[in-house]
Amino acid sequence: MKLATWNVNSLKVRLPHVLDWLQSAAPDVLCLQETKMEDAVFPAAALQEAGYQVAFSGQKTYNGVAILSRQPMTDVITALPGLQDEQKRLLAATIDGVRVVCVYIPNGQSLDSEKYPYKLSWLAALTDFLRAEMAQYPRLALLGDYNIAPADSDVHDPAAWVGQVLVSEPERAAFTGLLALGLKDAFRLFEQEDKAFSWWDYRMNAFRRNMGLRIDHILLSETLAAGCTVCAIDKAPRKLERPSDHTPVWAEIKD
DNA sequence: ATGGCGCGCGCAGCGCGA
Repeated sequence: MKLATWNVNSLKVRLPHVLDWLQSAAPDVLCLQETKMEDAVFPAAALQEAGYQVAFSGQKTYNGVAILSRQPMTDVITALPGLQDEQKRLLAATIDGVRVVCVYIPNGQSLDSEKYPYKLSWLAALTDFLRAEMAQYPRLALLGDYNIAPADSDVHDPAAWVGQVLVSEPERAAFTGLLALGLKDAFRLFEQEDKAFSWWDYRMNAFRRNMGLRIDHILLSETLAAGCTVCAIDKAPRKLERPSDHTPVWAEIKD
């Protein structure tokens, strides 16, 4: 099973890139974030024609998540239990016995923003949710835009990022808290090149200069991690015209 | 690494992302 995640920064703009990538990369499951569209205008037909079933939870302008899957999805959940939140940031579905959880974790904006405690509360609620889900589903994958660079090796210039959102100690502690549930960072199960990132700012030629962050992740329960044969970042879509600022991350799990 | 880009909204220029 090939699982992937991609923050597309508007599915309306990026639909051609998504369709191309489904064709070339042929994932079994693709989790999308920042679809930025209401459910009424979700391009379900085009994706179904490409061979994928769709689940989605969106809103106007901001946020929005979707799961595209070759196989049927059951037990779909579109909100975090126990969190008062009108923002569409979570979608979970069971696919071939795998519990797939797609997340767009809040950015936090800055350490002194009111969005920062919202981010930490959201992470706490996610952790509680996953603890319960993992008890029910030993085969669980958490994919998405975490808006957390877990270690300095995930940051192009760690010194420049000290004290910034995405790298702060409480955020990294929340990420470690997810690992403490028994989840494994699929990317770090394998030897990887240095300076491997999943996001680059649109400004300052950041992609060309590889000034990026690794903030899009695939965490796997131990059962899935044991069967994971590869995890990689596909930089190709970031080189296209009008790219998303994020690029896909994918992992393959043998049966 | 903070103005600098790209998106949505809506028709000017701002909020937001990371």
